[in-house]
Amino acid sequence: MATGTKEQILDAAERMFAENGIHAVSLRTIIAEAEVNLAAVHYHFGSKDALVEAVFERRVGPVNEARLAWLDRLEAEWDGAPPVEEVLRAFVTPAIQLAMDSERGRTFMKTCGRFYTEAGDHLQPIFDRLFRKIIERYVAAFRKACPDLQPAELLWRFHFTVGVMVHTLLDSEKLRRISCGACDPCDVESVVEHMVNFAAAGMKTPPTTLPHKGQAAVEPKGIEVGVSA
Amino acid sequence: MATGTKEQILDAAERMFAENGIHAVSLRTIIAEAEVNLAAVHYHFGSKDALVEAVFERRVGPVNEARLAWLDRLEAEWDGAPPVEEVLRAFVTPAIQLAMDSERGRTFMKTCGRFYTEAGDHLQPIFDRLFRKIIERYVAAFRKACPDLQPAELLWRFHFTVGVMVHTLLDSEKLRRISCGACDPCDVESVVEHMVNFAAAGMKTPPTTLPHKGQAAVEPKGIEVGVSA
DNA sequence: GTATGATTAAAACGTTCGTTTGAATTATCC
DNA sequence: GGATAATTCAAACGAACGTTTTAATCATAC
Repeated sequence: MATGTKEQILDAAERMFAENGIHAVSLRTIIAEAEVNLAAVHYHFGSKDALVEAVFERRVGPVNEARLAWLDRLEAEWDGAPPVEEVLRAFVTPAIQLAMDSERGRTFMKTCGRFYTEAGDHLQPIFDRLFRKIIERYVAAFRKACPDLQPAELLWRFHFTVGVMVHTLLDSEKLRRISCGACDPCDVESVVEHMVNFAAAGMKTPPTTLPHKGQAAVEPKGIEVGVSA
Repeated sequence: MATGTKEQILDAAERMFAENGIHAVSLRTIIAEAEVNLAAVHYHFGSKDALVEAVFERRVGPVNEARLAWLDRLEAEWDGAPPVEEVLRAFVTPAIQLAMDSERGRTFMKTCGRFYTEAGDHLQPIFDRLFRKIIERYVAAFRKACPDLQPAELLWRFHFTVGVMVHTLLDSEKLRRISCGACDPCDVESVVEHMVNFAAAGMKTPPTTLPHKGQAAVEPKGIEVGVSA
């Protein structure tokens, strides 16, 4: 590995970001890990922000392309409406695979989680640009797979599914510790199947009923807008 | 609001942490927001790390106490083995309630998510100390509610449930944007019921079957080729 | 009113940050 | 082999960081 300076910097940054978060890692820490000169960062990337963006885009691009290609295959195979389990598998597997495949992928996925939570100001547009198509395509696929679900509830469940995945990518080492090794977050197939099983059940469960308790139950603020369609 | 300097600092820090992350916020930003003197931070808290810890503990304590008290009530009511929906409701409601109740609670929950993801080095012990009892009690309750589930699979599903909750607490504004307002993350009861419904279905779904244990159902390199499953 | 302790204010501490500079080094092509 | 570009290097830049210090202010009891 580490054929060129640029890749050395990317690798080191990815590693350090995963361990300590983005804002907590300085360029000097990175160049020490990469064993390159400080100015090389600005020579190759221009700024720290640009480096952060480059670290992110290097890996998330292929993952999302794999997701889209997989969904294409599914829709061809299932005549445009694959079942929810298949859609879920297509959605989570590329990320989990990259996350667990190698040490490098594992550390990157933690970095990816950092982006997702630390991205406040300038990272948000990048994030949106890279994920908009994924969201559009997969929400549409879930809609076809769960036609009886109202749009708002489907979005909630998609949101929950993303939460399951992000949390698994970001923090499964904690699970290994809690389970004393019984749960192996590096067993890709096992993780995927557990996730798909869990999320598919959540996706397919009957619509949520809001109990009208004594308190103000359902305030229809905003719900009407998107649901009527 | 803002009766004393100490509370002003805590409030401002909570607000800024939620918006920008912990490491990204400087004390000078906080004291500017709080409209107090820089030295007041060290006078009242001793250091930035101590301030971070104080911000965290001020709110997470009551939430976890409410969780435990709720679970106590449930176990008394259901003869020691409340159903999974009730356990889930007890687990998520205090946090969601705090998160959505007020603007202050909402920002804090984002801060809480920051802690959860940014906590790398010195915050981890604090986090463990505050959450160990919660984990023990609730895992035990879930075990009783889902007696047919193998321990490892139950922990996976608990892990997924935490993911659903954390992601909802941390990032539901994104859902509101995606849904064009159809999903209102501030409607506590609605959020809770959607979450409980989703997670309960995942908890109660039949055990996960691993299709071909030992041989790869998902081809190792198969991001491009992984259709054969 | 004055003394005492608690709190706030302003200024500076040394350190580290991201960035820039200009020379030294290495690779590339004629 | 020398000219030219690409890359690396050591050093320094100004700014911002967390922290400390010292004096000023405030409240309260005598």
